[in-house]
Amino acid sequence: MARSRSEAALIQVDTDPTYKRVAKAIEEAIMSGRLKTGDTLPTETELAAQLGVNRSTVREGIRALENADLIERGGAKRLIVRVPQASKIAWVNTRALGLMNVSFLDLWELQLQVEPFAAAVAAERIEPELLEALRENVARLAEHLDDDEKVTSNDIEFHRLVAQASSNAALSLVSEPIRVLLFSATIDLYETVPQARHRLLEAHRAILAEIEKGDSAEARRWMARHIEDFRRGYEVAGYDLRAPIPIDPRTQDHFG
Amino acid sequence: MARSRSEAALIQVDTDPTYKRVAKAIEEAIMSGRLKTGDTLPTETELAAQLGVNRSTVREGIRALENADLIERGGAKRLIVRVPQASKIAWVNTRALGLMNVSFLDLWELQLQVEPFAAAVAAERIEPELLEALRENVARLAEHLDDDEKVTSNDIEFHRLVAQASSNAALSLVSEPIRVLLFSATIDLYETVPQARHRLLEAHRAILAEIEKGDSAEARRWMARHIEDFRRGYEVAGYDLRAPIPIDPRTQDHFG
DNA sequence: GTTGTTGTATTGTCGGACAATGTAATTGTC
DNA sequence: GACAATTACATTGTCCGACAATACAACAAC
Repeated sequence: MARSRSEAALIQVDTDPTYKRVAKAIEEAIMSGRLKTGDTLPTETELAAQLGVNRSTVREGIRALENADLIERGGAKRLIVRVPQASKIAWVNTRALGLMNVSFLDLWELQLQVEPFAAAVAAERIEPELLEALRENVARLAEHLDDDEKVTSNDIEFHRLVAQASSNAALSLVSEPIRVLLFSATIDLYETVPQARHRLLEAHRAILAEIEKGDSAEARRWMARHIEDFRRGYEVAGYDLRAPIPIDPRTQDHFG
Repeated sequence: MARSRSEAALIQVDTDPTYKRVAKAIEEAIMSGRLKTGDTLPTETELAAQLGVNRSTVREGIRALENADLIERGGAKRLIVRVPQASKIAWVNTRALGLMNVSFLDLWELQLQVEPFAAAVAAERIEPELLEALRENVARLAEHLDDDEKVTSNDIEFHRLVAQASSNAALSLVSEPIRVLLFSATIDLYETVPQARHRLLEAHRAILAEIEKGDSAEARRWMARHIEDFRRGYEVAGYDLRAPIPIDPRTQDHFG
């Protein structure tokens, strides 16, 4: 080990292909703050000239950053630097988790840590607009309680709003993929366990009430109960808790 | 709203540029399972022919997926499908969180939920190899207690190993960016608060001991204490808890 | 069984081209 | 002078063709 390192350590050759180095160069400029959010990058031709490479190569480099949502084609067509959209990043995570074959149990036990915490913090910090959005969400859920698809997307939105209400961007980012994967694995749960709809509505109502009151401890408790109940529903429906969560094609619809 | 939708709904034209559609096509094939992990994709020329586009366009599409770590240039040069490496995905998150200007407090309070849980589960599920790795890690920390850089990277590794020991890929993925951002924001903490090193070592030893014993509750308690202590150190060092975490250029070194 | 050699396939990079489209400048009109 | 229509220009998205570098495979030599 020590031997092989000292041999290889003659020089640390940068063997990356050019397009990757282009991407890194731009990324570095953004991360270091030389390029700030909203700044426009030079045109592809200029970039090519500056970096001394061909335009095609620049383009390939750009694609990578575009995918990470670090840059965007603005209203014009110039490239502008942007702060990554949470939903876009969350999708990267969702996809990765899906391919990693995580089980329901893995996600669920993690959710049991995160969501009650989100509810507790939300009860302390929620802003009026988000509270209003939560109220609307619960009202809508009550209306469409027989439309499975809508129940699921409503459910996701409820929890997303709670996370947002915590005013903690990291919490939002981290909880989103878990949520989406878990919930979209249960789209057809309501056919098997119809009464689950009502328990869902009840729980959301209770959580909302506690958040409105600003009772952090009770909000947390209700949310924990809600998540635990969710697992019971999953079991009752006859799913295998330890099987890898299947990645439903519709999953991506829950973003953006 | 209703009006504009019905007008636009004549046809749902896919307005995405071709390279994006190429990326989506491949991604879809992977997600749907038509392409499995380890499968090799056709060559660029073949792909271009199959999809009816130019090779340059295919390349641009590939770059996006490459960045998301869904595909890789294999030992040869053929493209092979792979399950995304946690570290690669974690870096995407770290970068995003860094640009979102999350504060120490945001990250810390989240960590306080996740890490103790990880320790608790680790105490129940840890495998011999990981236990051994943990022991080594603590031993190394004791050796290099005066090398700030090493202390930090050792610290990160310790917590990473605990997360891995939980055998929950989702937990690893979620905790990694938080960890890296937090800890790398404290590289020069040890100069200001030298005694922190010893408390760190003490804590790691205690956590390791409880994990070895398989005492889940105690492991959790010690970890929680450790994280809380971490915050105190940060405060004592005079950092602003609510300021956005600065993205240290060296941060990326803590991956891979 | 290692070490070269040769041949082939594929990628990485390049240069140039052009249509589509958005931006800016110019003109025309009141 | 302000505002609308038109024109000219710049930039992107896509395509084509070309070539050196390199990884792989098969085979030869030691």
